[in-house]
Amino acid sequence: MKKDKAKQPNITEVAKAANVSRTTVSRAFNNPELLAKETVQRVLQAAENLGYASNHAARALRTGRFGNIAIIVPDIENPFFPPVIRAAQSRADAAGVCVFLGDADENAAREELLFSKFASQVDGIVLVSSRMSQAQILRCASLCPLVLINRDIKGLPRVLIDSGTGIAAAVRHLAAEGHRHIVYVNGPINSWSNQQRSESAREEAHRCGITIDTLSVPRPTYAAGKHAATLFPQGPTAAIAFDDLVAQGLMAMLAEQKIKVPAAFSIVGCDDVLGEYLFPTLTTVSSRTADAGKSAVDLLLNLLQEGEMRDVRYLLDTELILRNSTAPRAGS
Amino acid sequence: MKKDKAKQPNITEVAKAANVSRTTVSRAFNNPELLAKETVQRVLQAAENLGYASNHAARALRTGRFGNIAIIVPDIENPFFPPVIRAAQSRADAAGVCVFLGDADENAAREELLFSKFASQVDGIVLVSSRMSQAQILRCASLCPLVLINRDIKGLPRVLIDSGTGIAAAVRHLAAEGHRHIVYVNGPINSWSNQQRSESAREEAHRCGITIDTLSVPRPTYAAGKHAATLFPQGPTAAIAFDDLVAQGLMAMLAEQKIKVPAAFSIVGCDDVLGEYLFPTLTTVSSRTADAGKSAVDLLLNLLQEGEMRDVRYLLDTELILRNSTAPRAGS
DNA sequence: CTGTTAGCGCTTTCAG
DNA sequence: CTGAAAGCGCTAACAG
Repeated sequence: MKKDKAKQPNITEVAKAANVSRTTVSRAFNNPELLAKETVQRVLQAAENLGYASNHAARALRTGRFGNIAIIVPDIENPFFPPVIRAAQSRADAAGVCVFLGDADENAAREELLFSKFASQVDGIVLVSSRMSQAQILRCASLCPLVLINRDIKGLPRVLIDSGTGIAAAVRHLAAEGHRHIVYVNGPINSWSNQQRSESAREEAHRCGITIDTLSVPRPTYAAGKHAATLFPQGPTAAIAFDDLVAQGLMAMLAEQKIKVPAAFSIVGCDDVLGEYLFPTLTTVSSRTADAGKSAVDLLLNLLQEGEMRDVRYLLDTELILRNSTAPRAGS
Repeated sequence: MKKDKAKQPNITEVAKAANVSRTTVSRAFNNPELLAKETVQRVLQAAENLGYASNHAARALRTGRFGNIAIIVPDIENPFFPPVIRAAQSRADAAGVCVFLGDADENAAREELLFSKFASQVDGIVLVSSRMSQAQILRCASLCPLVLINRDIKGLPRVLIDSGTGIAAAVRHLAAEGHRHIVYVNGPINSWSNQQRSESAREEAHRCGITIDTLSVPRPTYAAGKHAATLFPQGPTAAIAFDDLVAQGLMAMLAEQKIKVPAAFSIVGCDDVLGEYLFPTLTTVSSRTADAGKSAVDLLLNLLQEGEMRDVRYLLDTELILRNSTAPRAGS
């Protein structure tokens, strides 16, 4: 039925149609200011008529630049990443750049493989929450310009979402609501994000003069959150979770235990990935995921333009989003 | 600090290192069976030493094939799509093909633009739940081979998730649980998916001899679901929602109205995007999103191999996933 | 302002 | 089994 891809007209045919040389056609698109206005018009018209579209491969071969970038994430299905991807894609698109997507499946080896496959056909790569070792990342960096998101390696350009500011605000909020004893439920112990969050929570609790306990779960999941809720020590009247998924797990278990949120217990999440879709809606820390994606692509494109990858460290602070899972301490 | 992308070694340097011609190097990678085993070994070794990676652009220019495909979705942040993308990417990756991602932002014009940008640098494109008109899609199809997901256009290869089978199973399940009167909450009226679902629900309800009402919401969102719950007629003891998001909205509103799910009212969702993350967990219809992504890429790759796009219509049926939002009718 | 020429890195006949 | 030569479509000197 349908035939194969129709052969696209090339620069030579456009040149013939417009009665100019191939160079002129090329210039009409890339350096129109070097040409007579009238000529540019004629060429563009001819191209339009023939349905001409420049051949990316040939251009890339000639110029050494691809007009493409790639973004690699650990797991597209983790709701944290789609907003990053979306913003990155949109930003790249605005700059006329196409985006390859790689899903590393939470696997460092696969991630490195993807990177090297992309490296030969893009100008730069955005690595989001990379699971690779620092050594692997440095190896990658020597292969192709890259920008990191949520990974702090000196010497490489990186965009970091500092959830610390938002978590601190959460602690202050709970203190103001009369809570004197709270608990922080850790995420992956060696993740940069969790370090920011737990430290921030601890420091701010001290500053507010309230007690803080911590609890660890192996992976930041809904199930882990449910489990964590069974481990709560006696005393706390509020909890801050590493992320929204864990927070949701906590809420589910409290519901099973007939402990009312927020009347009897307050919960704060982080990353704002579950939006308002819980009942009660979740007080959480904004994660600026879209900003991170946008900034990373901007940074990458700028650095590529300048022709050198500098040691840039771009910190995005966060804020507390008040919803209905927090309330004054019962009887306070 | 970091320099620009290091210049990759090319085929000529490998040839020199291995003491063979460039042709031989090329063959060592693409047609090793034409060469002496020993030669292949030597070339591969030399390539390895130099860190050689073939230049995609040059290959594409020469062969006319890119080794890339693109996938375009209306909105990456809609949880329906990430599993499709993930499966597609994984499948393509296994075939050594890289994947461009386009987010059309629910906008047909943007979608067509993305398509034409991709068309010049990929071998084929997967269009998921396209928002374009049939005319637009046909125009696209003449530009570049494509496979549709959840769009039924005769003459184009397409993969369709038939949620009808799962919805029918849901109706039978509710009937078996003693419900005599149910309601179906519509999604977008002119969407192929909603047509499948509503028809299926109606037919199966008749077959089971139970009453079914329908209700419409403008867009399938959480908010719309909450609103819909306020519009329930008297009588029904169970509802089937167009998708999980709407179902979640229904549950939230019922919770506010102190109507217990599932004890007093049963809810069924569709698409299984919220997994087990609700309380109570949601009985829903599986959506085979991953299968759809995988099948679409398989189909695309096969058709490209054959060199012609045939009229293929691939239907994926679905099933009911029993969780905790459905129960026997109170007092039945 | 416009054209001529050369060549990016690769694969593919065609000859050995 | 291996090599020489040509050329994919484009852009970037270099001349006019």
